[in-house]
Amino acid sequence: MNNSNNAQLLKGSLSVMILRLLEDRDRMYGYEITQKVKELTAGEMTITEGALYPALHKLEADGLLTTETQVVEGRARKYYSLTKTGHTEAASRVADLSAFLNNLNLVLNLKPSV
Amino acid sequence: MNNSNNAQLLKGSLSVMILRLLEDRDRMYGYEITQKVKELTAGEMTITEGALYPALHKLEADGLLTTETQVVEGRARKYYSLTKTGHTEAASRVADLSAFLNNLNLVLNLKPSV
DNA sequence: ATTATATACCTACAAGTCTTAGGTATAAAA
DNA sequence: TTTTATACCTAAGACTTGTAGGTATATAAT
Repeated sequence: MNNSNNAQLLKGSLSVMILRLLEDRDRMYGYEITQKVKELTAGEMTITEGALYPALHKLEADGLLTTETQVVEGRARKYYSLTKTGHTEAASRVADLSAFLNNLNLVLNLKPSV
Repeated sequence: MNNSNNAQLLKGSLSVMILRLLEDRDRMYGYEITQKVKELTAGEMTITEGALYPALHKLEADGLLTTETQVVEGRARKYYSLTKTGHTEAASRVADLSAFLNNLNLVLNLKPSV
């Protein structure tokens, strides 16, 4: 993941982003996630595949995601969905990240239009 | 750095926090930074010394900070200040982090009071 | 016909940041 | 005398990510 020129700025947020995206959608496949993030941020944030796929595999190994592979237009897609545990964990991790961001803002004390 | 139970959530923000704190203050020493962050976040965010001191040393090595040691009440304090380059870099990195946080919020699409 | 681009998955290695877990030392409070 | 607060430091390992590759199909451009 990177934000224009600033590589590896905030680590640890990718898996939360994945979980959050899946809270609002039944299922997504890897490539779709990269495109959705690009779309949501007007091209400013890019999820690299070298970060995304290991992250997805870890979430699956941890029991938060399940997969089903499907061939669409001659290409295999691997769809990921939240498990029941995944739903619980997603809510928890999003809340943690949100709390962290609030604290970060308190420390940064940014002026309104920075 | 940690946010209550959530260890190593966001990496890469510590050095920006340090630079931002020093933008508003002539100088600070390490221990003071840990206490200031604790104070600003009502005890919710803790900067660990194992993260802080290496971060300070790196910022100094990169020419963004200068130091002057002073003995106060029998104990040595190492005060850090922004160099001229440090001031420029601080503004730049804070802007980058701010942009990243905006994009992160777009992806997380959090409801107002989460 | 061939090449480039978009789609779609994957992994290995290195870089970098942080936590954990120590260490040293002084001053003040219990 | 021990604990707590103050004040600095480092080493080892865990973890996440970027870089840089790899494979393969479909479509568009040359």
